[in-house]
Amino acid sequence: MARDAALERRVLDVLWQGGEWSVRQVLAEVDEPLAYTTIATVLDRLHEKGQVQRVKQGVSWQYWAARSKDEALAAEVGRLMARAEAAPEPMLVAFLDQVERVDPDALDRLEALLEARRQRK
Amino acid sequence: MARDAALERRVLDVLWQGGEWSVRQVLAEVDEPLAYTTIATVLDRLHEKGQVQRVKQGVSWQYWAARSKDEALAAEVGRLMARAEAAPEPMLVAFLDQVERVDPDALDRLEALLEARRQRK
DNA sequence: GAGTATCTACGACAAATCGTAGTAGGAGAC
DNA sequence: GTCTCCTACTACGATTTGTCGTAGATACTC
Repeated sequence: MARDAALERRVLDVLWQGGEWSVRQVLAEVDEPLAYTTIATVLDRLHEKGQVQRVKQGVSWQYWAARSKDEALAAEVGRLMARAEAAPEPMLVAFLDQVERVDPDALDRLEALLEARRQRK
Repeated sequence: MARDAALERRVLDVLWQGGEWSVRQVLAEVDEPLAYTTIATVLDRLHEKGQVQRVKQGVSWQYWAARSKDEALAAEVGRLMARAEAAPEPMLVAFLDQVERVDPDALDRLEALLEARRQRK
């Protein structure tokens, strides 16, 4: 029952909604019958890992995501790419395959983004 | 010292070179002072997880990767995309960012691939 | 055919990660 | 002062991964 980091991701998803959150607020938002301390522990561990930041507000902490969801996503992609050892060709193909599979229209949007990026440069 | 699956990946990298491998061959290729049984165990576990296949050759097994490196890569990308919950827009941007960072020229190749794909359809 | 080498099957153990929560103690609210 | 809430600390069990050891079967060599 432990190895997919599901709860950590769920908590991060809450924080990614933006703003600062107390443990209790996160607990309410996660909407699962979990103990207060469970969420507190998860937030604490995410803080140790540098994935969330926090500041003391009176007696309690306020937490927020250290990186936006998009940044986290980009980091994941980067890690994948690093693992693929640069050689991006198969990576590119794999990516297009997956994009197409999930959402065929996304290919058009991707092309638009590419175009925009080219202009910008 | 356990959680990054580094050895499993190293073993997979060996298998991805293609062909069938005995435990001993993999051990030699990995080129680390590890026990024979260490590699045997890793291969066994990868087999249990369906990541490698094997066939008995006399007394010993021959192993090979169940999926090519490219396929595994595509699966990873797919998993990432699923986690990003479809919303492919930030995913697309993140991807382009990373591609550009790793290899600016790859953007051109990506565009070519996109074009080709459009033709094909 | 006995001795040696080689494999596999099984089991183990330690470290790390993660889900989950209890307890103790402090600080504020009334 | 008592009640409530929060943090800090600790803990435990499951799972994953790295790393081997042992035992038993098979094969190769004289």
